[in-house]
Amino acid sequence: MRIGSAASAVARLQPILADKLAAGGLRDLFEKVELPLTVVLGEMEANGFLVDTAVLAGLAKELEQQLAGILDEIYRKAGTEFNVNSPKQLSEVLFEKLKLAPIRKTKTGYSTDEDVLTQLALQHELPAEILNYRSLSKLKSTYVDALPLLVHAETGRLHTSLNQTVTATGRLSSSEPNLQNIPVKGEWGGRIREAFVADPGAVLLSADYNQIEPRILAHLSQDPVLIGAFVRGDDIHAATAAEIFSSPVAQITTDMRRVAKTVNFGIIYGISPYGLSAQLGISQQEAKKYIEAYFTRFQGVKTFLDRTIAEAKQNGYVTTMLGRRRPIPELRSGDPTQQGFGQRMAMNTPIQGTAADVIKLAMLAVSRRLVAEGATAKMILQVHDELIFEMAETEVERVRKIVVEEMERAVSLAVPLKVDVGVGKNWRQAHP
DNA sequence: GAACTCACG
DNA sequence: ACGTACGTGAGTTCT
Repeated sequence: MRIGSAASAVARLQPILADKLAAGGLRDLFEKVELPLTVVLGEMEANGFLVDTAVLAGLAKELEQQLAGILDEIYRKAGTEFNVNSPKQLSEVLFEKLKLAPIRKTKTGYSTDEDVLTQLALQHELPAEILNYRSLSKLKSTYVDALPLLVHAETGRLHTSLNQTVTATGRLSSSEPNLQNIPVKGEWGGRIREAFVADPGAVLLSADYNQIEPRILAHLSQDPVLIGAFVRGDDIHAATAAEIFSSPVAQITTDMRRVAKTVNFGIIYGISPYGLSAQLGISQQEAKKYIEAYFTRFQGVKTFLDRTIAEAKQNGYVTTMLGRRRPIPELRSGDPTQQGFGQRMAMNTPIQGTAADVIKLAMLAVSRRLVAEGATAKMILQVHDELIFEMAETEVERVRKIVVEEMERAVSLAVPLKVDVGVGKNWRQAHP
């Protein structure tokens, strides 16, 4: 791509108007967003993410020791030695040797996943040790041991592939290595993120959209109650709890907020009494009551989701704000299970896909502003609702302003878009 | 290569 | 009676 002429400099400063794009449909989506974004993605891949392999090497030693100790304890509690990484062998120990009651079946046997082991932990000491072993083993094999092997010999950095033609919703995916699933939870997650660093003299800046999917739901549905909550700047889960439980926000407990947060996630995933009941560990009858209470208060959301499913059935596809389409043939299936799949896809895709549209527009806008203003900051990663940049410490404040401004005004919705920013020498510190 | 599990948003 | 929360990528085991 040739750059630098006066004409192209002006062209790069033309904002992309989302409403115009939406009217233009698929061709504009491709020509105005996806094609130019390939250039930005190529730059990000080339920029790469610096990883301090000495930090990872230290973690590997610590984890090795921890795992050895846990393994001893597992063998003691099981009364036998076996391959803990083998669900088949673990299943024999739990359900045959120890006679614990199976919770759920898989295609080939009894499930031993996290949910199952958490329930079994109420009856025996072994499952909790297995869970502990599994979580640390996952971090060691997938991240601490694997990532250093992918550091590029010449740049000394990790260069992921940012794929734009993989997902069904319009999100990016990241592979070889996947840098969109780097651990964040818990002590060890934080310590792994400390290995993702800025160059000496530089810092990382992370900017993420606050509650982008519920905000997009508010916009797409035009629900006045949901819009009101975001316009006032309310805590959305507490506000949802207040509606569901018909109670003042001041009287919302931690537990009520937790339920409301799960309901909000459920709505975005394509709600069903079964799914919500499994997630909250309650009966389907109780889950159904929460869903009914939600839709009584947020009638605009109910109408929107019903209309989205009906249109999807009629058209054979759903669309995002910028006109991206996802075919949903499952909706015309005779199989009720397949129809259920189709309904949840129909509810989720416009929300998840519009969020993907928004951050893509933001990436183009930020990229253009950084060039236009002569900033040397580099965009190095996108994690669905988060953008990560690396820059000289001297230009942090200027870049922070540009990034927040361009992300928040990437599109104009019925509710404000809010961006949180963090800065630091490593990804843990920079995470807002 | 399928199955299972689990890391992220 | 039964069952799946949405979207991904990768490591390990086993066929």
